Amino acid sequence: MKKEIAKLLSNQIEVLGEEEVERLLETPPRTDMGDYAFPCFQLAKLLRKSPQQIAGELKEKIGDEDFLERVEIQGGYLNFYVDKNMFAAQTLSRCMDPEYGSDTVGNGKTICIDYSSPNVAKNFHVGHLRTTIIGNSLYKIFTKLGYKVERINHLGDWGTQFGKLIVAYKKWGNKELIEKNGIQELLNLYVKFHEEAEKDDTLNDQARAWFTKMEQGDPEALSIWKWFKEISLIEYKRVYDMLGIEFDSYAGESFYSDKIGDVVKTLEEKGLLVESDGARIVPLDEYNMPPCLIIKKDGSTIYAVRDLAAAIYRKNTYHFTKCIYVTGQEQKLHFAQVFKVLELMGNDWADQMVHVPYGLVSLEGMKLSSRGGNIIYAEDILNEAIQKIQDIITEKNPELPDRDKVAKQVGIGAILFHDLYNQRIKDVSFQWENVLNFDGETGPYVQYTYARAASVLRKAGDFDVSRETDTSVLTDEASIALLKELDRFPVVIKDAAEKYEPSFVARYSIAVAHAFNKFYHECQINVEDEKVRDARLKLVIASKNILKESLNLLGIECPEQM
RNA sequence: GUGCUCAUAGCUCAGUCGGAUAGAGCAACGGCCUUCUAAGCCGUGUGUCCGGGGUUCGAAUCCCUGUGGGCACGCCA
Repeated sequence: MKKEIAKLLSNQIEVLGEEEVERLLETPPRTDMGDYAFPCFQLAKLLRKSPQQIAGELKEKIGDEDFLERVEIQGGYLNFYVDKNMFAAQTLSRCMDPEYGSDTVGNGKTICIDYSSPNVAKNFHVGHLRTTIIGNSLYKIFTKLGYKVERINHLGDWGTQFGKLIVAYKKWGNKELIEKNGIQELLNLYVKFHEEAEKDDTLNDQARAWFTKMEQGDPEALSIWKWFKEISLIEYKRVYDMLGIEFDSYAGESFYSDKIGDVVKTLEEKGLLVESDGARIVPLDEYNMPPCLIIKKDGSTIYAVRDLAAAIYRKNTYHFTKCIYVTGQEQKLHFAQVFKVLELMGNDWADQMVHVPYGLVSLEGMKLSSRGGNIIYAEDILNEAIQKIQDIITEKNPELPDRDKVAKQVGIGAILFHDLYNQRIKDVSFQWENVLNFDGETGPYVQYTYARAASVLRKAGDFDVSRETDTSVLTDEASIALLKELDRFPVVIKDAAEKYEPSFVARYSIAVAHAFNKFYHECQINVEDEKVRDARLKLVIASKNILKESLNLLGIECPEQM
């Protein structure tokens, strides 16, 4: 309807095109001011007339339209009141389509998303949760828009850290303990290494030497490395299973170790590599950035060159139109450097690389640190949330069938939602009482609303969706407000994709849930009058569809009862 | 020091490529379950939108500048 109004207006305004008019059209702050508003201030300047005068003239020229109830002039605005009946019918029928919100913009295009990507041999903590959850949601959002998405878990399974672990294992390690305690024991070794290295710096040299051996294919080094990696993956997969998250590729850093030679060769051929303090770098001062380190002075590689190799490999393998990296904002400079080097290497697709950063997770003001023990593990929060939901079920709905499954869906949903609710870039200070508060604008609130809708439909019994609906009974304020929310869905998805912001979808799901709850409270649904009942039931179905779809885009499941 | 980023109610945050009286949730207090799930709905109060300039008919929003927090700045990833 916005489009139609824009068309109507632009036919009468010579100086503005239809698209420009549509962009100017806004939603008034209050419903009594109409459904759409056109501000005439800019035109006033162009046409040298007062805004009120322009609004008046436009109103005259437009005349009557059957999709418009009326048009009013308020201040310098021309306010449009759409025909509610027609709007309700239109919106309702769109929401019945399971493809509502989908798009074809992504058809035939591939997007790579690099997310989660934990560092092997370190526990999966709240920090990793963010990249994992945001990346997963972006995957769902872009898939909805028609893109083929490659989900890539770029495991941090290569680098000097393994040299450190090997040194530590050989000096103080215990095979049985590692097999018994998994990552926790590897972490102990890692911590021990750093304690000892404080006193004895030669340990760091030994670590680098072991990593160099790994890069040269030393069998002993590689077999320990492989073992550590397997132990780590067991824990990661357990977390991914809980979250319902999958990947198309686990090609981590080690996967590119044999593809680095070509990168270095190209850099040499292009004359980009410069020797500096024994290391080899690509200077970037021309672009106002510190140099990008490629090869360390001991000849071993560093993560930047592995990222270069990975990007090139992905381009050749997946032919992406976009390659997204979801990582903490502290890596901003790193990716800016890598993307710049890709460009300098002559890759005309370098502008398809996108870094999607998120804010730092801290713990009560302290930086997270596996070494310092200042850490909360992902599994612990998830289990804690599930337990809390179990308690709430016991209190509010002890008869609930499938309670274990529901507790899991709701507990995990709460954590996911909490992580996706605010803009990515905001730093988060992890606080148990906030994370475990399920009142108000939370995942459980949206899920509860969904379950309510499901319950209404169960009570209503058989209902024929295809039956003709008299939408004139949906013109009360609560129903219209709900329909307006449902109407926004496709725009919300596009905005979220454009800005790489799952929070837009999370906020939207709250808005729909709130509008639904108000409607539910004010309008009895299962009533005697069949006309009213039919129309309201349809609105319930539409709302339920959109709630489910919204949460699905966040990676959250919807129980039918809770 | 340089660069990036953030600053809105007591707390956590929204605020649509500048638009009408700046909004939610939490916390506090009060009202609503013999009618479809009260994990809900409704009501009450709070603001130098960090300070200072500028652009504009109009600025929380854009530009400049100052302050405060976070992060990054070569041999970790």
